[in-house]
Amino acid sequence: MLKAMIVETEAYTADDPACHAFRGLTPRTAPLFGPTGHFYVYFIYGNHYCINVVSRAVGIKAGGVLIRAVEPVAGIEIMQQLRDKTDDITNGPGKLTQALAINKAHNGLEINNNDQLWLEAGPQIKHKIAVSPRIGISQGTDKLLRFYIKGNRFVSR
DNA sequence: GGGATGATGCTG
DNA sequence: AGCATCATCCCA
Repeated sequence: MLKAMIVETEAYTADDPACHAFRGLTPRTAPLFGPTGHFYVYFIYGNHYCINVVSRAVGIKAGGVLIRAVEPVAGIEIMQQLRDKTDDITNGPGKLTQALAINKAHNGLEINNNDQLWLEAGPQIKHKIAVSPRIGISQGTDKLLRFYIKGNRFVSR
């Protein structure tokens, strides 16, 4: 059983040019337009999977939250095997999906209605949540929509 | 059918 | 700083 705590996220909304849903509904982005509380997993750069939680405010037609980094909690050795290294195994969106064996098979699943991948409430966060521009995008770079636990060493660099 | 691009990560 | 690598999308 692999278990990890989310320590870094980014928000993407339908009116945001950096969001996959910005250019409208396509087969790939369909989950972003669907009901909230589902996973949106996509393949990028010919190598990596990234995972989002479909999540948006009332009245917003599509959007999600990208999970950018997690802190390993249980099954760390398995994660290291999946990553084929011991350090820096979950501090990035493509790294954490590899460490947690997340792939296209999880796309569209409900976040709490299957035995493959789900979310649980975490511990009370005692650290401050820091805010910054998002990483790796070419548009919408001015928006402060990246959130991470300040001081947590598993946050991406 | 072809070309451009990408919410990245590894190597040098 | 460069590049691997391919699914997806837009245009022709």
